[in-house]
Amino acid sequence: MARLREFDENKALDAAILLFSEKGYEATSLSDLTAKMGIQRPSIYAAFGDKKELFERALRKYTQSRTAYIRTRLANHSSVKEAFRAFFNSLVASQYGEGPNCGCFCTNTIVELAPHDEKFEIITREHEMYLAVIFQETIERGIQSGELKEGLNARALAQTFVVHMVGLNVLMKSRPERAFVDNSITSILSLLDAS
Amino acid sequence: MARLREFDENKALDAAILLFSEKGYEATSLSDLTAKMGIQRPSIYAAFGDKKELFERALRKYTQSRTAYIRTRLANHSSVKEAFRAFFNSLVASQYGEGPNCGCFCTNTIVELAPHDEKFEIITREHEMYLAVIFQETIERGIQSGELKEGLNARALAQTFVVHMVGLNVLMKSRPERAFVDNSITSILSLLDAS
DNA sequence: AAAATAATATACCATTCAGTACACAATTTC
DNA sequence: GAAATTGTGTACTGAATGGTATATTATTTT
Repeated sequence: MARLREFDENKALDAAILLFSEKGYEATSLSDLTAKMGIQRPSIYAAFGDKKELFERALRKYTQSRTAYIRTRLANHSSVKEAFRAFFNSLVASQYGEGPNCGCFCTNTIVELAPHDEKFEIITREHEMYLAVIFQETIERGIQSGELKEGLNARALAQTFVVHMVGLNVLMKSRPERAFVDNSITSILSLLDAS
Repeated sequence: MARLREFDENKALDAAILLFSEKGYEATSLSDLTAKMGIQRPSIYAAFGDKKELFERALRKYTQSRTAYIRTRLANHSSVKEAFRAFFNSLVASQYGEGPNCGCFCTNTIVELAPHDEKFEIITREHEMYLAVIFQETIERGIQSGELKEGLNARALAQTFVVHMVGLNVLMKSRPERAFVDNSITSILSLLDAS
């Protein structure tokens, strides 16, 4: 063997995730990437392949960590309704705080690339489907614990929550009044109280 | 005066709407535009200004016609619940049909431009807020007619519907199973039956 | 220490981009 | 009908793009 890689592949990918999340695929140039990732152009190509492959690597890393984060976040509350309330509220809080509102990398990718590239259609769909499963398991936990009524359709409700989450991710980029999104969250959570 | 304009400004804008809806702002080149709009480059600049101004013109035309369409679509049903059901179903049907799934031009613009350009943040937000008003008025019509219960929070419910609509517009681009979106629509409509 | 190997840095490539200068064509006013 | 005016078509510009060839530096194996 020979000279060792000088940059941290993980940190470089994290920088790429930030850039792609903020500007999307097309609007992020390789010059942007080399600047923020702290490595030169040929090193990017050697380590990750071309721009699309780097994007794919970044997206896969994002969806994996995002899934893990959401899973633990929902598991941290004994009350299922409180878990979802806290989850949606944190979603809102992170967007209305300081800093750039990048939204969700996966959601952004659905809009920009999924319709034109089957690979990203699949990656993004599978991520959202997986989140639906996590939501469903959480709701079923609430039913089994007695917190939620037996008659609830956990699957349909979980899918509704996914649609709502995606809608929030997007709509918040236009910075509506906070009450707007808060109201929608209250409404959606009330579905957990139905028969 | 002198020579008359040879192209139809409205049709040219409609072609631009289709292109920008399908590929977004960045990925749509002026060559794409001249090809589909059927006019030469200098004519575009003379009639609409630069690329961003053309995009803005196209977006404003889209939101206006979209607002009018949704307003009449909801007014066409005596039952408010049926009106919303038909509206959401048509949203789904248009995405799962043939042809390219462009989604909603305004929704796409929220993702691509709203976070980086205040003008488009405002245009898109005002469009969604206006749709919320239309939804709210429709729900209030249902309350007054006796179809819906007095205790409904028409405003909060309308805002929830807007978030859901945006979520559907985006999520459908990843082509989830039809049952997924259908379930979410059933769930969301059930909110109209609550106290 | 020498040779081999792999990562980095500089500089470059062809292509494409948004935008424009300029010449030509068509219409109106005088 | 001539002059003036405006739209159209061609061709071009400088800048930026994604990607790469090449030379150099650093590390490991022999």
